[in-house]
Amino acid sequence: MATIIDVAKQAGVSIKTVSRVMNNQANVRDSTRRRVRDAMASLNYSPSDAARQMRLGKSTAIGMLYSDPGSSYQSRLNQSMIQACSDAGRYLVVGLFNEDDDDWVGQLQAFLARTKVDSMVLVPPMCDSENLKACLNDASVKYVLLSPSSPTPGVSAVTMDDRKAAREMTEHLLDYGHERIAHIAGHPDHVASFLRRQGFEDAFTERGMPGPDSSQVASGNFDFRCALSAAEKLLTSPNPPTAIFAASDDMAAAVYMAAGKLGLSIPEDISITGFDDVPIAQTIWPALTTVAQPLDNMAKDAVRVLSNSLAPTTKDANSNFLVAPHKIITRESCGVPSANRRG
Amino acid sequence: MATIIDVAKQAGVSIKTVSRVMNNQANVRDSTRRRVRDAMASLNYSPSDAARQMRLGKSTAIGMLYSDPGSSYQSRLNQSMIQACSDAGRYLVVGLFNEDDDDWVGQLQAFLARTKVDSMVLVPPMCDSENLKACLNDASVKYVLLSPSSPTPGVSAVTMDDRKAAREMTEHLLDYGHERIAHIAGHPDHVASFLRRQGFEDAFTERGMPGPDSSQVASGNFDFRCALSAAEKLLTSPNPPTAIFAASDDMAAAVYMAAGKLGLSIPEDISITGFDDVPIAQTIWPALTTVAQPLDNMAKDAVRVLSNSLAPTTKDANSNFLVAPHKIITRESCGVPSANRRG
DNA sequence: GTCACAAATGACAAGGTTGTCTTTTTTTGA
DNA sequence: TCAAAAAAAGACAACCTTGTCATTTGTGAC
Repeated sequence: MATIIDVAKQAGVSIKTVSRVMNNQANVRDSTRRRVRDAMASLNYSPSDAARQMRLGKSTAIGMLYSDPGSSYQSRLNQSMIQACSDAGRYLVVGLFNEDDDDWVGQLQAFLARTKVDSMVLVPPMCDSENLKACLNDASVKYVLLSPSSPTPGVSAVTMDDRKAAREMTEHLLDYGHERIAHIAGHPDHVASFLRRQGFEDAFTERGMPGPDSSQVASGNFDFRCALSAAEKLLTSPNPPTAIFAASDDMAAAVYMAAGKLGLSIPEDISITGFDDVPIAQTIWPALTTVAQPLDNMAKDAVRVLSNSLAPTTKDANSNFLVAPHKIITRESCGVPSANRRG
Repeated sequence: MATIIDVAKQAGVSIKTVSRVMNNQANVRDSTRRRVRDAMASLNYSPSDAARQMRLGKSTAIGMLYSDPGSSYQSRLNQSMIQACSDAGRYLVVGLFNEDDDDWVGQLQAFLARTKVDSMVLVPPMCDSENLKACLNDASVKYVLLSPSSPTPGVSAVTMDDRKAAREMTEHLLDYGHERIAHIAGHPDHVASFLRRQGFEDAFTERGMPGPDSSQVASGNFDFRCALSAAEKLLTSPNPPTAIFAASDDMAAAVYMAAGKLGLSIPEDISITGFDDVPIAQTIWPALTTVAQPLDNMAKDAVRVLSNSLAPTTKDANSNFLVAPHKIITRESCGVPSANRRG
């Protein structure tokens, strides 16, 4: 393994100059800079994480705290983050976060002290805690927010356009000819629930159709059981919907169960769509049409921001939102509304 | 943060002696050892990972490579490992492993070089590769095998008793009065598939019953689609089973779908059990009776072994298998065989 | 051509740990 | 009791990087 000394020798400069080049510091002649860069490349040099960590008291790892580690969403995100870190030559240290423990700041501090990570990605619901953000500022740990409820001035955030995605998903159903479409919304505390519901309504407004009345929107709390009973109520109502758009795949799976219980077949009797594209979407049958969250891209952007390869735009508070493009995944859970149920 | 120098001062010894005590080296008087230990405790000292890493060229992190990161099993294992590491004051570095890339050793070496982990847990299928194990030996990286196919002399392994668990799961079905029980086996390359099938047959043998004929055992490859068609074939056969034991929860979910398609209700018409206890077991309805793999305990044992708190028993090659106790999780997917289907 | 000043570069220490080698202390055997 | 050997403890360097401060080189004005 080449060290900074080898590079210095090869370039004919002092180690300090090499260090300056590495860290993009000022006061280095362009010609010198080039010479050092060449030497680094030819020796295939990469700086020692340990030495840096010792000098600076920080590691170059990226930290991430989970709060709901069982969820498929977290699992997918985790995978995307590992991949993104790996691609960027960094690595990920994950920790468990206990939402029920009141001492959020204490938990974060313990994690920082133990891992010495120099940067973090903050996922929901931690990304909305002012205390946590203040704590990171104090510790001068760089951070990115992932899908936060609202922008924080001067802090970069990566996210997707929940509202637009929900609108597109609804339009997909509308395109099939569905008119009575119900929505099972997520947990009221999550901004995503609100945005997805808005997108759902946008689709009707845009086409000049009367919006769905409130009886067609049920709360599912992002919870299977809750969504199950909501779906049963919806499907057994006097004028049942011909399509149901659930705000998460897990809740969509619950709609499948409800439909199964009532002897309705998918997509002949009822069309169903979800949101997230977690593994269950492909496990259930027929496979679920859903919105794929661009977690790979979001993770890549997050790592880029933390590695300074992507400068946060600083024009205004909103502009350092990086919005990754989503995708509608069309599978087999949607069809035209059946005549016998529309009458 | 206290350093080794502070401890040395407080104990009235040289830093080297403190180092000796920390690393359990010889040539330290018991009285001195005690004095140093007290000083460490009173100063709440913990050694700097970075300094160690610099001196030794290794970090104290535990590494783990995923190959099938989407799977619920890996996700649960990951969670258990994070928790176990956290409890032991260590941390986990996870990486992606590409099974399809032929250069397994190269991938491992790259991971070791980048992360400098001093120990690893090897999960299936990597834990069965002699090349990988040789590579770790060469690099003198400590490692534990998690659920390997066969023991490796001198190497600790943590595992569960697949065969016994499968027997118990089958007995559970037998206890309900089922006589025609089918089994959907896993991928033939996995030893777990073989052991679970053996356990399935053990249950019959032990009760002096005729073993199930081969038409009652189908191969599901641990794959949803594959299990789906196997289940359909089984359930539409002339003398269909009254219960199906699938070798994984995902495959059990496929059985649910097959039953739904055929208008069979669970557990009235057909009893179903799974294996693994991954999230889907509780998501599907009715909730699945299954075997809970003791991943928390296995992870804890693995970390203990790697931290030397648990010496591998070295009496013989088989005895350094740590077998963690499993549990049968009884939910709502089993019932007595229905009369109308038995005649 | 000289001086003042700025820009570029370098020498050196520090950070916390462990290996090597040396010194001190204790034990053993006569 | 003393020498010799063994055990215990210590001094110091090395690991690789970056911050501080000193030195050299270059620039522009007189």
